Amino acid sequence: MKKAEGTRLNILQKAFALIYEKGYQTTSIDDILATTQVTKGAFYYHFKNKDEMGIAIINELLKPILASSFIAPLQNDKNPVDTIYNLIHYLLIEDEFLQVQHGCPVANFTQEMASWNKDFSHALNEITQQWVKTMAAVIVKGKEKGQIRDDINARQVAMFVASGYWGVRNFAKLENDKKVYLSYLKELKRYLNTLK
Amino acid sequence: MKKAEGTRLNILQKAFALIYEKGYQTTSIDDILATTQVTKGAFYYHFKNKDEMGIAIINELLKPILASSFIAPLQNDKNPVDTIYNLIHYLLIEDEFLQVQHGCPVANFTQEMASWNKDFSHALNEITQQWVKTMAAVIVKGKEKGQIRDDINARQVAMFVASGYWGVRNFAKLENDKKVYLSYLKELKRYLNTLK
DNA sequence: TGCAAATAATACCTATTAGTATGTTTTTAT
DNA sequence: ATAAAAACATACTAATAGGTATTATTTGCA
Repeated sequence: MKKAEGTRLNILQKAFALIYEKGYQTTSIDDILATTQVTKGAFYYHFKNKDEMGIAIINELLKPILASSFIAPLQNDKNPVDTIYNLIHYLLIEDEFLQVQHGCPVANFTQEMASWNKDFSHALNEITQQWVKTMAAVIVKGKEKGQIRDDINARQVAMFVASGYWGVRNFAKLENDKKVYLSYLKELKRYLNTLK
Repeated sequence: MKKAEGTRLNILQKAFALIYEKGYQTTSIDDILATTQVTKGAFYYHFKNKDEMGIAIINELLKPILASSFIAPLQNDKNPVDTIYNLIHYLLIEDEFLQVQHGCPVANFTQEMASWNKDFSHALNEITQQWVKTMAAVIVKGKEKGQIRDDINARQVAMFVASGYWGVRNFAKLENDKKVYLSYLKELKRYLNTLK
């Protein structure tokens, strides 16, 4: 990796961490410069403006994270119920990047930016839809294998699960307590079993 | 109502509308002054600072809204499944204040403020817990009446439903389309029926 | 090696931010 | 009616925001 690309990536990563903690609007360029030890000249060499950096974070960091942590675990051949439950369990309990007090980065970005920056909402919608789509595909496969009832609407279930995930992240953020997750997971398991 | 209380309320209401649209951090005092036609002197006579106004919005506006729109509809004697479904349907489809492109004000506030202002998160948690608690009570009642299965954990279900509600609000915000709600509601109905 | 292009550093600018100081007008109570 | 208190108005401040202009330093390559 060239040195220049290193600074670019450094900016993206540190900025992402800051934004995940503090929110996009309240993370200033100067904040980012302070934690990256990068100067303003370097920053604006790599990014036209703050929003362009935000989009880059979504496309170059969030997208891969989603692919590896949210989507890849769905690609196995167990039954959908276990696969989906295990994924959500992993995301809520085990994943060491996602912090209870900061919620879900994708949801945070959405809440903050969706209604007034089309580039942001477009990029976010893209990665979200991919998650839902993959989850739906898993369920369809399960239907074919007879692991899931015929009358189940796969996409509808996927959306329902994804919504619950986002919501419980917000809930736990409010209480700043992982216990909320345990309660949620129990009900999720019960719910998923009704798909059989 | 005294005139002074009128200006105070005016500030709270207009500020709330602005914050619901644009977010708390990005709504400046000057924004609020411009839309209320109130001067800075008047503003700071009524509120010590911006955050105190934020807390006042939560306690004096959000709380009553929650009580009337989220909690009161739960106080009837139909069965929990219909009661809860109708509530969520009302909130997502019929309520004319909540806008699809702006999500849920409580969730917005939570996402933006919870992790770095304890007063905010405390006030928000209070109203949220009240909603969940009431929903749980409805389910408990249903269990007693034999409308809900015995092995159902009332609080767990209430949390699950509330999470889904918050999550789907965020989802629809991203797509800026109420269609998402319809899909969600179908699955919610199916889920709620598994409680019987 | 040298020089052009890529990368980075510094100093600055204007707008906006939350908040204050100080004054003026309204209300209220007597 | 009047004085005191409540309510509001105006002008300001210091800090911070995102962004730019200009200059300096590296880097790749002929």
